[in-house]
Amino acid sequence: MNIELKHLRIILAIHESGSVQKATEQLNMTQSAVSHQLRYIKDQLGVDIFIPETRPLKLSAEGLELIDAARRILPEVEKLKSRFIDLKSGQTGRLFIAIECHACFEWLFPVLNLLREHHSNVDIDIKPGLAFNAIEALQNEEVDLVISADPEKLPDVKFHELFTYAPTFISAKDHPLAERPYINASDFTDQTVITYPVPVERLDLFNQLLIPQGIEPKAIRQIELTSVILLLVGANKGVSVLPDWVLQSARDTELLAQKKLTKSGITRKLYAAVRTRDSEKLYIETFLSLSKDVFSRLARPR
Amino acid sequence: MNIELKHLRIILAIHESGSVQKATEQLNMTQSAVSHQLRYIKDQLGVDIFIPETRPLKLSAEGLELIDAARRILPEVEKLKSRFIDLKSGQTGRLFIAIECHACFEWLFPVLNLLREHHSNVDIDIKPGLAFNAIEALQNEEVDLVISADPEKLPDVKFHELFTYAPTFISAKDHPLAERPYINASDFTDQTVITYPVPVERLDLFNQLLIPQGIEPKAIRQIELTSVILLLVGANKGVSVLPDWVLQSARDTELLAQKKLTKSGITRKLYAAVRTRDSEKLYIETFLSLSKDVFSRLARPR
DNA sequence: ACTTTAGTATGAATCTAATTCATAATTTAC
DNA sequence: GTAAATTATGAATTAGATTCATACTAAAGT
Repeated sequence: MNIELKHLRIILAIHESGSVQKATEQLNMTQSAVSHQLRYIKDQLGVDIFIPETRPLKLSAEGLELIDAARRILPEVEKLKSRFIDLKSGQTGRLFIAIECHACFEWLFPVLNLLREHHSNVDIDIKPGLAFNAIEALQNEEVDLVISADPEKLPDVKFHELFTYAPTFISAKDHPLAERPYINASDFTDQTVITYPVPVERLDLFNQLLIPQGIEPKAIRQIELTSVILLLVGANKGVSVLPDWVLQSARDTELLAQKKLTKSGITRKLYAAVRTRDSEKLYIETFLSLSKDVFSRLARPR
Repeated sequence: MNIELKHLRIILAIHESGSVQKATEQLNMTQSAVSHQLRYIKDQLGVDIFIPETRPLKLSAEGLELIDAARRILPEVEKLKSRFIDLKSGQTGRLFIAIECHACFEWLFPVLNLLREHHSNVDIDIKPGLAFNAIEALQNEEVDLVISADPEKLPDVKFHELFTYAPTFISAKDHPLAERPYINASDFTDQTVITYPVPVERLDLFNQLLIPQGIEPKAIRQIELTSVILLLVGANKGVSVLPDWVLQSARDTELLAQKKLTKSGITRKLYAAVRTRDSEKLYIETFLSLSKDVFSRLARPR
């Protein structure tokens, strides 16, 4: 037994319009085509859908059951269709975000809150725990956007530049290194470094400076919260390296000395990586512009 | 945008089996046919259902939406199918009954109660108010069975004989007519006749005897309940004519005299009229045999 | 890195199903 | 009973789906 949606649509159109004749317009079919289809439906179901020998056709008891079913099923399908129309236009969709940059929570939360206001139909979420192979997760559609500082040349992934920042050294004001004009890699050999609790190779300080020069600090202490890191550094429990915009937006930085890394300073860029074919989606574009807005407000020294 | 159930089935099969390859068996299609269909679906929806360049194919975020929809819609369709399989086999269906014979409630209720036990999936109901054009209502599928004493030769309606009965005269034992061996039409000219509240042409007494002979009784009094008719006749408030089986099954008939109508007696037959193409349905056949059972038990003098 | 294997895509040919056109058959209304 | 309206049917046509053969490509193995 084969029933297709087209059959339900035909039966429903006939019932609601009152006759095959009238239904033909609504269905964009000739009377003959409808008639042939009715015969097919009848054969498939094995029962008379219409009372024979009545004109215009009238539904039989069994036919009314079909109408019931059609009225349950067809709206579901229409819902599905309009869902896909929305999906295609970027009115709606899914935005699962992976972040490789721990400090980024600072500006990401405000961005997402604003984004939710603009696109209430988009399913927005941050997916933790897969920061390591984030780009792969992006390709697998496990996530839809990755915040990353390491752009790659990939055919199916596009890296949108968000903004530039400088990883900046901080210590207590009375710390010996606070006197220096800038900090070198070798200065860390006898320091305790306070970092976010992520693998060191994902930290700017290490992948940009210490690892290339083969230098290890005396100790590493991992702390989750930015404000706690600032507190501990202020209390001379160690030194740290944080993006400049974190320091500019944070309170309680009076006790801290800020120094650039290396004589020329290190600068990095943050990117939002999305799948190429998602690039034009409305909510992706909104995300990008909101991110730049929020960041520029955040980075403005108070 | 055209989506058909077959497309949902294909996507679901691929997702649940894990690859196009495996889905082909389940779908009874070649790999090539599935691939062509996937291309069609993608074109219709306008978005990638699968993550490109993965093998085996993996659903994209959009594809997962399709799965959700398929899991909502397809079971509904399966339900519809099995409903029609049941309808065809007579496992389930609708049995709306019109009765032209008022006294028939006496045996119809027990029959319907038994029928409900045998066929709990059949929608059983008595449709009042259309007893007049009952056969027409049967042809229009407003009802599915008519209890009638007037069979007609129709191509689409079949009259199944249920049983024979004799419309029988009753009066109080001390009524003058109680002495007679039988009752003639002319005997009614000076009598008050107690009947059910239906048009007289639908009563055996009138359509079989009085109307053909052009005789009218002195008065007609209409009473709904059989037991009340018996009571009033016993109290000499009038005479009546009821089917013999009503009298045989009723209590409190000691005060009544029963007489046949005319010297040779009048006998009539009750029929169950159903649409010819419903004749073989299981629950129709059950109805017929239950009716005969119940009637023979009811008509057995106690 | 190269080869093999498994999975998917594609084009042309074939087959199936749907549609049309013309016309017949019925029913309903007058 | 006749005319008008509606549905059914058959043959021809058209569109759509499927197959076969083969090319392509990602993933797995060496």
